[in-house]
Amino acid sequence: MGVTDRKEREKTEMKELIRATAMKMFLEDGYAKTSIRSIAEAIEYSPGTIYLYFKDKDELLYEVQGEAYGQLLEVFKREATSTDPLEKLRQVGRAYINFGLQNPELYDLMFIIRAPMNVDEEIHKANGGNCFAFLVDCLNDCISKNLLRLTDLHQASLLIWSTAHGLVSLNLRCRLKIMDQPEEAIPEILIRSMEDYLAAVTI
Amino acid sequence: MGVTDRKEREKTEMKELIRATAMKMFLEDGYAKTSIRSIAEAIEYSPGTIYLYFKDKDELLYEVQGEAYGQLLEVFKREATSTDPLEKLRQVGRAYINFGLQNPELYDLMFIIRAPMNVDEEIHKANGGNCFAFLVDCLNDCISKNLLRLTDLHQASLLIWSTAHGLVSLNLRCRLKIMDQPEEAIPEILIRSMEDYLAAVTI
DNA sequence: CAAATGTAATGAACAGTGTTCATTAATTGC
DNA sequence: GCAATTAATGAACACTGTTCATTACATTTG
Repeated sequence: MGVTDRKEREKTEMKELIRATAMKMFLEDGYAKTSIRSIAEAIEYSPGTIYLYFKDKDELLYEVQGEAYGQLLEVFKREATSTDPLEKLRQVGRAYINFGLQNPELYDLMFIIRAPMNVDEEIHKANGGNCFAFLVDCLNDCISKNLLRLTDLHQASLLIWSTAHGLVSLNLRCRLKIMDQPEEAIPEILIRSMEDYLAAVTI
Repeated sequence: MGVTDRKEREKTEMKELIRATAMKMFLEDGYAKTSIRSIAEAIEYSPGTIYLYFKDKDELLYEVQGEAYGQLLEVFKREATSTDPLEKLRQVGRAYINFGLQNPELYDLMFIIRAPMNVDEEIHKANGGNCFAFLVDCLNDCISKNLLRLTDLHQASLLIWSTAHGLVSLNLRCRLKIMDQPEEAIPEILIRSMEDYLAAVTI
């Protein structure tokens, strides 16, 4: 049945077109400022069409989230390559913070936005799982070799993630303005803070 | 001029009524889900009236933020009373995390929401400044007595705030679901993580 | 080929949102 | 009592996500 094959293909192509367009627009303008109508206009279809391929705007967010997690994992694999466990951990930290600073809207929809995972947590576990696993692996090396002042693997993972996320998200939400630091100095401050933190918990 | 006095009084009373109602509704339903119309309905006035007292919804947020920061500062003063600098620091950490867990919507509008301070940073500096100053003071005691593995006061303040904020905000946004922990165990995990963190940076 | 079927796309409509502003109501000063 | 000032209104505007009866098209059947 060549016809049903083609139809299937067209369907996935259409879904892909919507997903890619949404990704681009979310990245440029943010999730909240991107409307279904504007996505529809961008692909030259009517608003209703999008609902034939995605249940709602949240489902579009899941998709983009999945891809964003994939990108972050790629960055980890590319940037954190040292064979020294501690240096690798530092590289992960740097990579995470730089990713957040360079892709604010993407970071926002991955880690700050409210929308999803209240409902469907399985999707989120699958999406974010690999990135978190990368950190856990990395930390496992450090802890098993007794290089850190932290002994519980999962607690340590949580802590390091929280610190990095705290630095990035407080900055993205402009909450660091209460410290009088010039805008352009902030990236360096965040990176250096993270490194000082890792140094402090290193034996 | 008794008349102008009374008018002035009525005006501030009205403003206070709106502020207090908004505060209550933000706290219960969150900032996003509370509409100007619903606030107006609650105080039995028309929507337009609110704009005679507040420039826009953001300005209402500033007000509530100010009060929320005040509340957090009160909690700090009440909970962090130890004369031992390190114990006092631990108390601040516990208080901060508990505040976030017990007042999720308030915490949200203080530290996670997007809206304001992109424009007006002075207000925010005044609002959050006192809370941050409390932490800085506390840390200054620790660092000047050489009790911590962190030497730069502002860097240390940033780090500890970021860690606490990371823990709370990742939890409020359900991002900790990728760690398979039962819902009810999380408060304890966050508190214990914070304490382990402080222990790790203590000499 | 023509008619019938199935399906993909539409866009108006619904119930919301923040915000504005001409109109109305009430109060105050003379 | 009347004019002037001020306060409150609520309809209107331009949006939002979402639904659904209707239309247009492609495919299958007779």
